[in-house]
Amino acid sequence: MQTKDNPRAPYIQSLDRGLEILQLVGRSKRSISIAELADLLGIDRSSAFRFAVTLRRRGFLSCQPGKKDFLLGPSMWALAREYDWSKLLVDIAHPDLSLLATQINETAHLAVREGKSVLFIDSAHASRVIAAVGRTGELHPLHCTAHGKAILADADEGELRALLGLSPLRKYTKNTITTIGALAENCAAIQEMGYAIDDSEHAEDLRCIAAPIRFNNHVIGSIGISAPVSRLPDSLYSEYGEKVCVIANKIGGLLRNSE
Amino acid sequence: MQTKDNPRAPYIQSLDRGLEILQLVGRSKRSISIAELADLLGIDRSSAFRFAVTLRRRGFLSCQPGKKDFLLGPSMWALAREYDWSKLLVDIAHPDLSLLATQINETAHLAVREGKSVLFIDSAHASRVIAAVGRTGELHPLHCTAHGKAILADADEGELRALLGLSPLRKYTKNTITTIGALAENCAAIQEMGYAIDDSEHAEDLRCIAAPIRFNNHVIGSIGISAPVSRLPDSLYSEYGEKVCVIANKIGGLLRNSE
DNA sequence: TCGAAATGTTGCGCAGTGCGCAATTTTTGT
DNA sequence: ACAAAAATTGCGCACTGCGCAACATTTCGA
Repeated sequence: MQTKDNPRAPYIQSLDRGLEILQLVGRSKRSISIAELADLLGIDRSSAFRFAVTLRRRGFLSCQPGKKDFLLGPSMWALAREYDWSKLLVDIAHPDLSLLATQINETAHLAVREGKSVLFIDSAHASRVIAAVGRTGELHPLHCTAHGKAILADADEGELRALLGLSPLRKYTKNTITTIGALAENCAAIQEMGYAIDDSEHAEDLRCIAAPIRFNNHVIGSIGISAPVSRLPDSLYSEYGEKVCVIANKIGGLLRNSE
Repeated sequence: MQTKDNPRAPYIQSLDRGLEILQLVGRSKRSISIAELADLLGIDRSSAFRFAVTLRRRGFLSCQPGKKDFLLGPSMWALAREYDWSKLLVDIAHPDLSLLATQINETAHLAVREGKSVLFIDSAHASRVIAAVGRTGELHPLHCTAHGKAILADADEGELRALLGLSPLRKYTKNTITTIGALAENCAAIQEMGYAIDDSEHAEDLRCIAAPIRFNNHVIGSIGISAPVSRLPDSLYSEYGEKVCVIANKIGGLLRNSE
């Protein structure tokens, strides 16, 4: 009943394989055939077939009309939509959010993407209660906030255009990035550094530093801090950026274990 | 390997049970314990335990810190987020969307909820090309469009308040519903009739009729038609409403089979 | 248009796996 | 602190899921 390596882990092989299929199909943008599944899992075609049938019966996989290969199905969608995901992330991340706020002695925020915006789902305030911006529940633009750019970090220019391209990027301040090209460059830099900076790009006299929270190599949210320019000079970028990254990675790790 | 009833359906029992668990956990708002799972599935505690462990290993279930009971996990979230759901629905629904447009000879739209808005993801135009409102990709308010209200149909007053309550309902026209209470009543009526009506509640001289698309008893989107008041008098409400409902239910059925 | 190769689907039988039972450990409630 | 409930582990049998091989269907190239 268990794998070779750990005789003490009582897990169910066929369920595990089914879940692996879901993840494989979910990650590849294109649809996957039975034969490919069999190859990827190293199992027989007939087995792959039976797995696929089972997953489709429950609506976790579906086929495009007329085709035989598989995409994620509506059950996945229905479950994920109904669920209060923010709650999960908030539950797991809140202690570290507070930690970050006290470490740096500024306001810290937790955010996720919602459509074409950033949604702030939690915050923690340091004793210094000028209690700034970005209250929980607010929506802000993606292209000119540290959280937004952190969430976009892994997107290439094409994906950015698909997501934001319909309307031109609105200019909020003189620092706002207004072209997709420039935003793509910025994202590349964020990937390199690990954190995103908003230097008064959304509101005057407000700087933020945020880092993407990753799970299974996908960005699922961001965490960061905000402060007026006077308290967040350039010279502190790398120190604070490091701290934010560490916390973001820690939260990613907690999601993995999530126990 | 198969259930009692159909010896010809080659499905995998333990995967199926695992998926059933995901759906059970996903639908109940609160977290579920091992004991409850065992009860709900009619299996032994030890089995339920092994299922839960397997699901958690892959991140499809998670526990709140310190607790032992289960919520949907981050894998579910990550998969669903990455995926291009609109595409699935558009693929499946487009033929019927066109059908609806030609049947009624007006513009038809397909929409899903995105956060606190309605997102139009597809449309079909009749020959009569005054090609109205609601282009694909646009966001509109939930509380004053037929699509929005159809999507909210199953929500009770508490849920509406949780979703919309932070800011007051904006008044677009003299017909706009502006209180949560009135909206809840309207939703109840929609549930009863099966379709929602927007009588110039969002834009003057524009009426829409839309019906919720359901999957597993959850509203996942809406389909409907739009036309100027002159071409959509009260007397046609029930006839068109019926037609829209029929198509919406048909799409729901296609999602079930989705082949 | 046809035939060959690839893919999808079904039947079958064995071995490995998942199941329930029962014992042990941990948690909860009073 | 004790009892009751829940979680976790061990164990062995039966049944399930697996690969194999046959069959059906689709794809593709000439």
